[in-house]
Amino acid sequence: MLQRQHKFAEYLKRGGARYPNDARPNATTVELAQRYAAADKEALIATATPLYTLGGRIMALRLFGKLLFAQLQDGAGSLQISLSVDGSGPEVFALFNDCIDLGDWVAVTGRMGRTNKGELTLLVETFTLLAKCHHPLPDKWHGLEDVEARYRQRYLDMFVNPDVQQVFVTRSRMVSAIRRFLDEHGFLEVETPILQLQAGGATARPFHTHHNALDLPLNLRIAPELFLKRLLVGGMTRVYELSRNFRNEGISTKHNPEFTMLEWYMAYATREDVMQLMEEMLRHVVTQLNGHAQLAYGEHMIDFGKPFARMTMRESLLTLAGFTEADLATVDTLAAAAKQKRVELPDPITSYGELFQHCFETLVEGQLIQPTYILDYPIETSPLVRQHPNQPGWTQRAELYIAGREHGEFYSELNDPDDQRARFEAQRKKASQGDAEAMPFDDDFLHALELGMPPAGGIGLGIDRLAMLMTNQPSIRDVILFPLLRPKATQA
RNA sequence: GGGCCGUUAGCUCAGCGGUAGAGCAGUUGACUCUUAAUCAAUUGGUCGAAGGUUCAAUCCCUUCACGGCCCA
Repeated sequence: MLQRQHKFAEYLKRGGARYPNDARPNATTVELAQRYAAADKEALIATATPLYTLGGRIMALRLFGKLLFAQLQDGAGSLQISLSVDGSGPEVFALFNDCIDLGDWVAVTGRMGRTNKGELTLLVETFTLLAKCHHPLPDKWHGLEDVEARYRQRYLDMFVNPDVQQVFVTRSRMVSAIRRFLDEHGFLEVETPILQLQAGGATARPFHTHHNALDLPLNLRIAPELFLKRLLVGGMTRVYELSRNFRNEGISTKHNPEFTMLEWYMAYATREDVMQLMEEMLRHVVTQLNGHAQLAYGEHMIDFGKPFARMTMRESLLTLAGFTEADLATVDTLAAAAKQKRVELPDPITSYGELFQHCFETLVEGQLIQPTYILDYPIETSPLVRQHPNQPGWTQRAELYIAGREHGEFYSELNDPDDQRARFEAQRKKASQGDAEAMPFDDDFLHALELGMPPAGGIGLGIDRLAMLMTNQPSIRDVILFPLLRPKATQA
């Protein structure tokens, strides 16, 4: 670090500008590589190319006394550059050789050529140091492998581990493809409050905050659902929001306290309609990004081309978890059967529905590798979903499972204010029994429903988890640029 | 929250009771065709923190911090 400071001082001493901002690259490494891909060495000598200016970071240096090669990395890719006493002049060569370190940002100007080995190379005539890299870089071969350091210093991770950038490029393209798909299907993107008086729309603990001027306690939203539905009441028929939610819960390979979710609502649609549209959208997005509808994830090849499998939660417990009809009869038989399968039972068991879903989550979820819709959820865990027309206690909800993980929820939305009131009451009861995740009673939302919400279907889709699939990453932190970590006492 | 594992040079790692090692990076020298350049020499460490056991601790024990994986 000290040596790097000395080199910077030496550069300034020899007349170099300090952090200049007048460099104007007129090409990228990739453009030049493509433009001259076919040109051989003789042709490049016979007809001098125009002068090109590239900007980028020096990522490798190979010195041969009076000749040096370096690898210049810019946003597009990387290209070899070279300086020599003969070609660049002794002063320019010495300035580079004496003052430039690995990691420095430079602007280099020169003409294209090929080396004796045939490598396309920018033969540098002049250069400027744009920004000094004051810290030594990680191992040039292994890169930065310490997971903690990679998350804490993502900016470093990004330029020393080139695959990392690709992950976030893919994520960005995925999000953009989703937006285009929805825009083309008549949806309107909207923005609803993140600061909410009551954090509703999901069952999770919120983050608390406070507004000073109003002296008002507020929560960061855990879901946009209740506001998006208000827009249906207001007359918008197709809306979506693709944005951040916050849940004050544990951190794992599947959970980050802030995460991105897509929710959309369609008037005059059922669960079936939104499931169908989601299937179409995912097929479209995967094909856009991959060129085909198959996706390699870990050891699995996931096929978005075929119609997604569908089964009720009940069927899945019978066929995939090995329960019998008799096991599923009552809360007691189910508890006994689950215990026999060594399912760790919740304590206390509050309802049949919750135990049922718990069994599904522990025994079935991990088996659902290919895209699968699980249909019909217990009413106890689904306070915002329309009830099943002929099965009391069950709702017209579905969840999408891919690679053993839950990826999204699909509802025929509840728009009957009396039913909704009863569901809120049930949640209020759970809260009074100490359930910190119970959904708060939302009077204003009920008021909106009382004004009439058109029948609708809606979805929530986890964008981070989808990004994990698309980029073949095992942890949610690998698809979030700056995942939350506990601060370190001694941070570099 | 529980279990297991990790934390040693800027990076990647070895060492596991006798007082600290390698490769890369850095520094010095040689070198006009390398692309993990090569060759020679060389600098660099409160061995995550605190306490304990011991003649002696990076190593054994305890607690703590941060992280990873699995489970809840």
